[in-house]
Amino acid sequence: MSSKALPYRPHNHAACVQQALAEARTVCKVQNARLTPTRERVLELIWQSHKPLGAYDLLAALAEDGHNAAPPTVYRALDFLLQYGLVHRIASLNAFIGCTHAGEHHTSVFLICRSCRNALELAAPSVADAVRDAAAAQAFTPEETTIEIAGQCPNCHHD
Amino acid sequence: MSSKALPYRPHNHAACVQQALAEARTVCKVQNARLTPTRERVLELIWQSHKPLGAYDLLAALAEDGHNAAPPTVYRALDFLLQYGLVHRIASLNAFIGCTHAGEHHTSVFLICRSCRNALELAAPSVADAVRDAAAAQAFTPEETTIEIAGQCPNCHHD
DNA sequence: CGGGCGAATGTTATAATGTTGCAAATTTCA
DNA sequence: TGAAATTTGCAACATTATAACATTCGCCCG
Repeated sequence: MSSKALPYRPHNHAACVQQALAEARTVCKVQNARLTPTRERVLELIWQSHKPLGAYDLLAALAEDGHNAAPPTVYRALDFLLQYGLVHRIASLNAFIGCTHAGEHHTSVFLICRSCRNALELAAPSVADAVRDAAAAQAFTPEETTIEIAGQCPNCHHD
Repeated sequence: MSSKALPYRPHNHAACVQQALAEARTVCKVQNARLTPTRERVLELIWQSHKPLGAYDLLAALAEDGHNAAPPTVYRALDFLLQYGLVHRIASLNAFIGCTHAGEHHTSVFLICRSCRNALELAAPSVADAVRDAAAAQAFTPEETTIEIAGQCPNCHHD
């Protein structure tokens, strides 16, 4: 087994996508949410790679499908997917990426490679704990946490 | 002495501003960087409060000065201030705030109140360590770290 | 079945944020 | 001083995101 995390090594990516879609269907079914064709297609497009995609990239991809969509179509689909925890927004890139822990509303850490642009989502409980403690020390009540680390992934550093 | 952090309690804010400007002048002098009038004015405007300000808010404030500036003026001043660690960009808000640890290139944590909009910058070494460890565990080399916690500050939670 | 209701989508326009490219002015320093 | 480099002015434009309103779709109830 390779020691590298999934985005950084070759893998059967179609399986990633299929698993993500399957999980999404489950999550939506359980919560009685409607994973409509547009929403599912947007999710599938986001999962085309492990690189965060911009809303207008998705729009362009939909256009290639022959789906002549306007921005609100994409943003509404993204809002839905965000709401059900199926994708994450990467604030530092104004972009979106599929969630690898769908369903759970956890604090994630993103490692974003500036060279290959792949992003890896980590659960990183120790980071979550440290953040919680730091906030508590200030009597601050966290509601949403954004942790994004830009740098070089193992494949890309040239030292 | 109050237990609340600075942004959350009344204080002589003019002193904050003056100290920030004085530190900025020192940092720039040491590094042979030119803190021009526009740059200094933008820094002063950012320090008008502990709330992150958008680039176009700054532009409007400059306009009130009679300085009829275009967007690049503000963005260039911000680029300069960012480069010398005098301000931070808050990615989740597309906004900018004065750095309270000017000069040091540290990993900060921002606690951003959704009610009053004040933001508190913490050094939080335990968070920085946890992030560093998480990245190292993936053989990832961090270059820039964004940690932003949105929530309710001690003044604003109504429980 | 079919009418009605709420959710979802389509459509147009516009707002908010950020950048490019080039010319003019200013500063620096030999 | 005078040439080079930095800074600013300015116009246009690119990118990201939202508002407002009309239309269609899915579903439930009668």
